[in-house]
Amino acid sequence: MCFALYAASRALTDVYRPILDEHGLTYPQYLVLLVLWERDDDAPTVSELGAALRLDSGTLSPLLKRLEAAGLVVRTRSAADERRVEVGLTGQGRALRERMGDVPRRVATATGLTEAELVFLHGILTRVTETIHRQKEQ
Amino acid sequence: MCFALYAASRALTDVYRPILDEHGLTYPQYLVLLVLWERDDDAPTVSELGAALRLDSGTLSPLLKRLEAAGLVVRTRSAADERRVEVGLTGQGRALRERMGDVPRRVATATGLTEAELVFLHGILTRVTETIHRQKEQ
DNA sequence: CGCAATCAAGTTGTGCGCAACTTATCGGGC
DNA sequence: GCCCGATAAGTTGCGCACAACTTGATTGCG
Repeated sequence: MCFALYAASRALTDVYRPILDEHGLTYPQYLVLLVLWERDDDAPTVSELGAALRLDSGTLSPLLKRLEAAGLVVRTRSAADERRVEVGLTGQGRALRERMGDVPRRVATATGLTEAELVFLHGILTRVTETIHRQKEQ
Repeated sequence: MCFALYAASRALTDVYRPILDEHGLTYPQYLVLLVLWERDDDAPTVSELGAALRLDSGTLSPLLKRLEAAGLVVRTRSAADERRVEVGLTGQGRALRERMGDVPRRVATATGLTEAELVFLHGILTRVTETIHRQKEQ
């Protein structure tokens, strides 16, 4: 089962790769943008992004630097708390949202699963993830 | 669904990490050993290992070097075809098999899923992986 | 036979993912 | 007001993954 999960995860990023490559993005970078698009004009901090994606600053800091260099994102020190860095979208970052609107459907098609199977799989995987993380916090 | 798969895969390696760490292994290294244990006194080539795990030589070459440095594996140029390198187990590598016999059960428990759910999940994930790879070859 | 195309493994470079550590800021107790 | 523990982000180091390339061996076609 465990190898199946590992293999499926890598196979899926194989599907994403050529699609995201059209926009010069990697899969983790795309995930960050998905979070930002959802919370537009909210500008989460690096920690909040990390909580949403379960990634730490060691992964996010360089990734966000690359997104900033690509002109999709801006990082600004919070005025209220100088420790925090807020991550906001640029106009270019917002514009990308529409151009990538069809990505989820293209990927879903490539999996060859039915809508019902996708929903079921989502449920069971989310449950596994949460079970594991709940155990870790104890 | 896609983030769920990505997150679940990483959560599962979080479960493996402390367990494998007791033996000084990483998860991909453990997967290589699983293949070798299954095919004992067969000594697959690097390519055959790659086909089994869907990893290329760029990933496997340095990984196998580390397993060799740990004394678990030996790499030998094939006499019949000097291009090939056969990967065999050392005595120490074989001995590790027994000591790690309980690993799968410990991990399965940590997922919090029932036996039936694990079987079902395995089936659906394997199908996704194969669907994706079949499409790529066309 | 000779040589061009193919193939196996390894190398290089980039980007995660995570542990361990560093730096700078913040907040609470005295 | 000051210090001490906690917190946020960043840095360093290591091990995958994967693309692109290199090196050396092999195969097959003329």
